Amino acid sequence: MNIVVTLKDGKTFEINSGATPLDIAKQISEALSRMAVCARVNGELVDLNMQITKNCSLEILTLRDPEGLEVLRHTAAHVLANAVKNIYPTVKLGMGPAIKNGFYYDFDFDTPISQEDFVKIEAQMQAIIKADFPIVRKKMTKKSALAKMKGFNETYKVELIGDLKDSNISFYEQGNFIELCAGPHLTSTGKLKHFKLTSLAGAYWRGSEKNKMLTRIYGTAFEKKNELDEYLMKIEEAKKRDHNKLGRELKYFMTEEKIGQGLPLLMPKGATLFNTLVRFVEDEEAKRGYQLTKTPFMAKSDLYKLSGHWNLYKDGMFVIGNEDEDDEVLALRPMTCPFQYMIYKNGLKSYRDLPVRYNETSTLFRNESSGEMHGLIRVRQFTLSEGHIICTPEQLEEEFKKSLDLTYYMLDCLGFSKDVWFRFSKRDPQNKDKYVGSDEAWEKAEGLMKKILDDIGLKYVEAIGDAAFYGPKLDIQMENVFGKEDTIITIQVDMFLSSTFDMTFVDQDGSKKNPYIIHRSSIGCYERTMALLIEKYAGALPFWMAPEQVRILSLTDRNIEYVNQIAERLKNEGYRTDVDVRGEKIGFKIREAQLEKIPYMLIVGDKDEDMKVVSVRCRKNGDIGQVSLDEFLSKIKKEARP
RNA sequence: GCUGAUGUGGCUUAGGGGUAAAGCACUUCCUUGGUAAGGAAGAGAGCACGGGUUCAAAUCCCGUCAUCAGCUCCA
Repeated sequence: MNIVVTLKDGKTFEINSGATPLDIAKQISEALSRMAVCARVNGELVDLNMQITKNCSLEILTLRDPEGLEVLRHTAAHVLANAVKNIYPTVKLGMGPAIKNGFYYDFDFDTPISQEDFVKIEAQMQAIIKADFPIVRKKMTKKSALAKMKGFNETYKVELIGDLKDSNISFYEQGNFIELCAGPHLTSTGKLKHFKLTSLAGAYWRGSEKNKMLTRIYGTAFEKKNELDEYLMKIEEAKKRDHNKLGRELKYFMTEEKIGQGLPLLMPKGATLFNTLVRFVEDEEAKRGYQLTKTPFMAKSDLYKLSGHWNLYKDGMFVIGNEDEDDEVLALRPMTCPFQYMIYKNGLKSYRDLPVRYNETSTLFRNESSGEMHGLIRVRQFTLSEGHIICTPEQLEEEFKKSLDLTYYMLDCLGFSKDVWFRFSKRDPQNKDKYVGSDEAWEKAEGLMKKILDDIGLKYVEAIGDAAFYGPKLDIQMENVFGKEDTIITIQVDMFLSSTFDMTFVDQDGSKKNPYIIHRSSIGCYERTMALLIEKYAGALPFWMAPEQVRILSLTDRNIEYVNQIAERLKNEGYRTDVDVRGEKIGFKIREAQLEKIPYMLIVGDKDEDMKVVSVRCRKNGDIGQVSLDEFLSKIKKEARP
């Protein structure tokens, strides 16, 4: 009894040197020892059977802890690799970590496998689980580790070990399978119980497209069977909200082979939603001191050469004309920045004129790679609520905060406030070719932005290498129904382009200075935002943005005139209204309106006409009774604008 | 761009070497019915496109295009 272990709650245990976290868990309670999956010793995750040799803090982690679940999934990845190796002995192993919602493992197969092979792989995994092999951590010198992996012809592992700085390398062994791994892991394969292989995909070795593409098998694992079932069910449910399916079914948009990839057509409902959002955004921005611009969809290549886009993104632009043949070369615009800069440069600016806030509902064109296009989320022609604020250095902080405030307001109106998170995107100092400007200037810009973010107490994650070439960004991120993350809104600080474009203002002392520029979006790209709205609301958009807000259904042909009168009144009041006076049964017409997710149905028959009322049906709560048209109007007025 | 999968009337799908089947939608007729599908009749595709194999291709092979998932990229 010479070692003191301190638990999270402050309790201490005295143990002999060499005791393991599992021993301690057993002392605490039998139940805990059964549930335990790994431990945290002095802040570091370790196996349950690691021997403790000095005083430390200790936390026993179970599958209820996020780290515990990760260990389970990481072990599942090893079991997967083990199973695949058993079935396909010549396969080469890549890497296999736990990820959000599951795990994956990358393999280099001699011959491609398909999802149909999952059945036998899962069966093999079950066999490994049933065998309940102990999982044992082993240490090796770098030299013997390399020799061992070379012996197995595991070329990817050899590469990984070669890059490791540590000379003492850890492996995990289970039965006939050994794997390079830092751990920790479950103590035996039998502890893994409920798992499922979910999908198959290609993935570049070490995430670089210059490398070979390996085969990635995705799977997931849970503590309990019902958790696994619930998760799989949730995925299926989420897919039903997929804007790419629902948006087409509900006739918001379509695509057409002859028109091309990444070029969706907004149908009347989609165009109506689009326009509703544009009007809302432009009105709100006008209130906040923005001036609207309308600039050309294309410009000579000279403009993009100056901005730096030509050099970095020429391949991603739609270019018209050929430089080699002395044509005038034009390109469709991939962004609005330099166009608005030219407007700024029209006329000498005083410090008294700043800040200048330009906004534009701006159609942009980017020649995305063929594999990137996705529904309305990633397209080749899109419309951005794009704006640039040109200000003095002193004004930057306040203008940044105002921009952020506007995006908060937009997120709130869309109902996205709780679905987003913030990403502070910085430069990758290892990859300076991708950026303009000096180190000092970057440090200044990033420092300034960090100060602003920290001042307002914004929670964010940092992303190295995700900055724009001209400055750091605050990206507002959101997931689609498949859990894929995308930037929905961005605010960027730019200290470089104003000098590139020779934009100046005359300061109080009479000298000419370069202003700072904030690049920002308020609601993001309209197409993408619409996609996320459709997914968020499963097509049942809030009243104010619903393309068709009210539909009036006639009960008999005798009521058609009354129906049209009501429709006329609603339209005059500014509501998007349609009528259904077909000779169908009312149940049938209601069903259709309900499936189209129209917020309100007004059902009108002889009784309503006699009493000069309408029977209101709400898509959510069903029949809500008879009211006068005035009453109905005052009710919907409250929902008419966010 | 890369890996894998998919492509059958407007939609959802069945079929699958011997010139296509169903439901919904659509059209017409009957029904004027009170809160999620009334009834009957009818029309509509040559199976994404191009090429090849074959006596014969929607079915097998190759290419292209498009769609989906993932990777990479995203000013």
